[in-house]
Amino acid sequence: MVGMMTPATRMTAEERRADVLRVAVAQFAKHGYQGTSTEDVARAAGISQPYLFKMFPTKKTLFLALVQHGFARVREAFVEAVGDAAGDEALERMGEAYGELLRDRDELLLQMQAYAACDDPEIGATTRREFGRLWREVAAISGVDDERLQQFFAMGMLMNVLAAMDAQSHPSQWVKACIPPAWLAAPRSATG
Amino acid sequence: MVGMMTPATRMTAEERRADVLRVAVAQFAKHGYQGTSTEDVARAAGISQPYLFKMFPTKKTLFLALVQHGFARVREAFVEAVGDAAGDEALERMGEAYGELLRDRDELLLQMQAYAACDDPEIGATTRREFGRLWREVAAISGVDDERLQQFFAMGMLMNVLAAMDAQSHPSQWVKACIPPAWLAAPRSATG
DNA sequence: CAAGGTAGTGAGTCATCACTCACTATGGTT
DNA sequence: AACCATAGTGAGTGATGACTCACTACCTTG
Repeated sequence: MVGMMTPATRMTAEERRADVLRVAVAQFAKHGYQGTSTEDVARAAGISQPYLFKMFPTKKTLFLALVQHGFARVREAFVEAVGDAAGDEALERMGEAYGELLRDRDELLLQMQAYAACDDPEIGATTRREFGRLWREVAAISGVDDERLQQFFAMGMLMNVLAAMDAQSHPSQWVKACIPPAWLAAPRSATG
Repeated sequence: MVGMMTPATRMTAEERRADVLRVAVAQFAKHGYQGTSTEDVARAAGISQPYLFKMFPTKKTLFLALVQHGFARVREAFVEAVGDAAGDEALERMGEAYGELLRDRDELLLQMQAYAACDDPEIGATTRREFGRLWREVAAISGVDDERLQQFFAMGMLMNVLAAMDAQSHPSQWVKACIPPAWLAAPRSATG
C-alpha cells in the first residue's frame, strides 16, 4: 500500500503477453540477446520484472518466442504478397514485401541477433529450423531453381546487414552504391 | 608468493598483444560482444585479467581492434587473391578467397557479431567504416558495376549467416540447396 | 651488482543480472 | 457479501562483470 507501483491497467494474460512480445522486439533487436536485460524489457512493457518471469519462465524462452514470431511474420508477409503469382514474379513480389518489412527495422535486426546468438544450442536450433522453413516456403511458392533462391536470400541477408549498420541513416559514397533503387527486385541477369 | 599463478612465460608487450588478439577472436566470435567476458578472454590467452586491461584500456577497445583486424585480413586476402586479374575474373577470385577464409569460421562470425552490435555508436561507426573500405576496395580492384558488386557482397553476407548458423555441421535438405558447392569444398581451383 | 623500467598478478569494488519468494489487488461468479 | 482464481508487485539473492589498486618478479643496462 505504501510505494506500490500502480499495477498497470489489468489485462488478460494473453493481451499482456502480446504486448510484451511487441515491446521486447525493439529491445532485443537493438542490444541483442545478451545485451538486453529482463529488467529493461519489463520496464519497456510497463510491468514488473517478476511478472515477466511468470509469462516467460526464462529470458531465453522469451527470446525464442520472439524469433519464431518474427520469422512467422516474414512467411506470412510473403504468402500474402505473392497472391497467385509464381516463378520470378513471385520472387519479385516477395522482395518487395521484404522491403516493406524493412520499414520496421526492428524485425530484421532481431533476425540478425538470432543469427549472432546461434552459438547457444537452443537458439541455434530454433534459428536453423525457422530459416529452413522460410527457405522451403519460398522455394515452394516461387518454384524457382536453387541458384535463383540463393540469390534471393543472399540479397535479403545483405539488406539485413545494411539495416543492422543503419546504413540509411549514415549516407556515404558506398551506401548509395549498395542500396540502388532496384534493390527490391530479384537480379534480372544471371551470373555468367 | 603463496598461490601465485605461474607468471605466463614472459613476452614482449607486442607479442602478447598479438597473442591476445588471436585468441580473443574465437571468444567474441562465438559469444558476441556482450556475451564475452574479459575474464574469459584473459583465461583463454593465459594471462590475468588485470593485465588484459593494461593492454586494452576497455573491453570495447579490444573488440574494435579485433573488428578492424578482421576486415583488414579480408581486404588483404582479396588483394592477394586477385593478382593482376580484373572484372568478373577478379570477383570470382575474391569469391574463392572468401571461401578460403570460411575455413576459419571465427573470422566471419566476428564480422556478424560486429554487425549485430552496431547499435553501440562506436562499434557502429567502426563497422560502417570498415565495411565501406572493403566495398570501395573491391569496387576499385574489380572495376565491375554496382549491381554486380551488390550481388557479390550479398552472397558474402549469405555465407556469413550460414556460417553463423553453422549450417555445414547441421546438414538438412535446405542446407544442400543454399550452400554453393564451390564454397563447400573450396580446394582452390575451379576458375571457370 | 645496483637500479629501474616493464611484464605480470591477487584481491578487491561496485554495479548489474537472471531469477525467486512471499505477498497484495482485482474482478467475475455464486 | 464472500470467495477465489489470477493479474500483479516489493524486496531480495547469489553470481558475475568490467574495471582498479597496490603490489611482485624479471630483465636489461651501466
